[in-house]
Amino acid sequence: MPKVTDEYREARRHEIARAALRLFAQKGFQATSMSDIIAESGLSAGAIYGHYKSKDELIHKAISDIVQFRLDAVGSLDAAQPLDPGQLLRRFVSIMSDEVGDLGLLLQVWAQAALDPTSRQATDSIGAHLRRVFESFLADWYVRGLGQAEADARGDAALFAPLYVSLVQGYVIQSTIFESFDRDAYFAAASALQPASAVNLSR
Amino acid sequence: MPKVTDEYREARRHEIARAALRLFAQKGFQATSMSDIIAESGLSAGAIYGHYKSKDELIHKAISDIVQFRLDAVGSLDAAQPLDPGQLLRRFVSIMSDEVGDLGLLLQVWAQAALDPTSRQATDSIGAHLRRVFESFLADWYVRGLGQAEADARGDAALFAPLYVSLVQGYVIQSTIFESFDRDAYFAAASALQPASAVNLSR
DNA sequence: GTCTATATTCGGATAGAC
DNA sequence: GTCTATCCGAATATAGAC
Repeated sequence: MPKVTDEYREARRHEIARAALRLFAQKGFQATSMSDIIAESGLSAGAIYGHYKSKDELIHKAISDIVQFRLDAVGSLDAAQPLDPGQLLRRFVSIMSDEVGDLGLLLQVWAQAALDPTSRQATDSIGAHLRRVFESFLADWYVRGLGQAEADARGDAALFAPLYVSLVQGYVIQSTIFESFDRDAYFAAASALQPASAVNLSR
Repeated sequence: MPKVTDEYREARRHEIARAALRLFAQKGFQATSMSDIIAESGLSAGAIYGHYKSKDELIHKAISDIVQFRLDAVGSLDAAQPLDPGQLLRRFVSIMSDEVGDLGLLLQVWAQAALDPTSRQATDSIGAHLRRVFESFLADWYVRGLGQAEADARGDAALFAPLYVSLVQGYVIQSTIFESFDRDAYFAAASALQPASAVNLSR
């Protein structure tokens, strides 16, 4: 019996969160007022507060939705053939853009995570997940793409994964706030960047 | 005659901005109230507003101070011997930490830059500067460290500089919001990462 | 220039009808 | 569940004395 209403409630909550996210991307979390969200959603104060007991709860829901988007983006990468790191980056960023919408949102989320432990926990878990995914893709590439030995590949992948996470984060920052950012050159450079140990030091 | 008072005024403005920066790092720009700043600075409302006509002006001054810190950090890198990219990164981040204090501030600044064109202009200019500095250090390393030809080195340096900017930005993000971030491993990985063209393709 | 006190606006949240 | 109307606290900025 409560089945239908629960689904309805959840859909409504999500709808409100989507409206809020559009505003958060434009104005940031704090500068977005509840009145803004009320106007954007087309609902009323009472309706919003019927679904969220405070603005903070709404912010946290919004952030957890973004984290979910990013997890979906990670998940929808398929590993059919080994991807070189630049290709991997390009595909991941592209899917992530589709899921998140405005990548500038992530800058708001990171800033929030620096301030608020609850948000930090959410972003921390996606960070760890992302690192593991890069590890597994990189290991695959080092073995099947570069012909490295399995054990070396795993070690290198674990070492370099945090750098590739940085390349994603840097892409997000630079594409959002640097006017003259050249996306294609960025991915081309990432493709040309290789671990020295894979080339010189594999023993 | 106005000389002394001008210096005094500027010192006072800076002092207020420093107090504000401590709070901005803890609470972000918006969530920091003028009352907070008044308390932190030990001054009064009247005193603050005697030096800044609005909170926005104070925020912009604070951001421009941070940009200045970062420019100083870049400037104090000396180029006596060529530095491998990992070392370069380590030294730059270390100096930047000293100058800026809390690196978490940069997350606030980037979030602000995504929202506000005035702040974006400031961060854009430091970004461009940082990219040029990395270019020149990388070119030096490719030539003197790896023995590349001058022209190739310049080309590679221009290509890869944005990636190293990302490695700085990623370091800032991950060290701020990922609990388990391993700084030493990060720099070690950066040292081991080399352009493929420098090793394989130099023609 | 700096202080205390205060005016005024604004934003988050609630009450009660439907 | 949703709406309208409203309360209350907070935050920015100013006034005026010193």
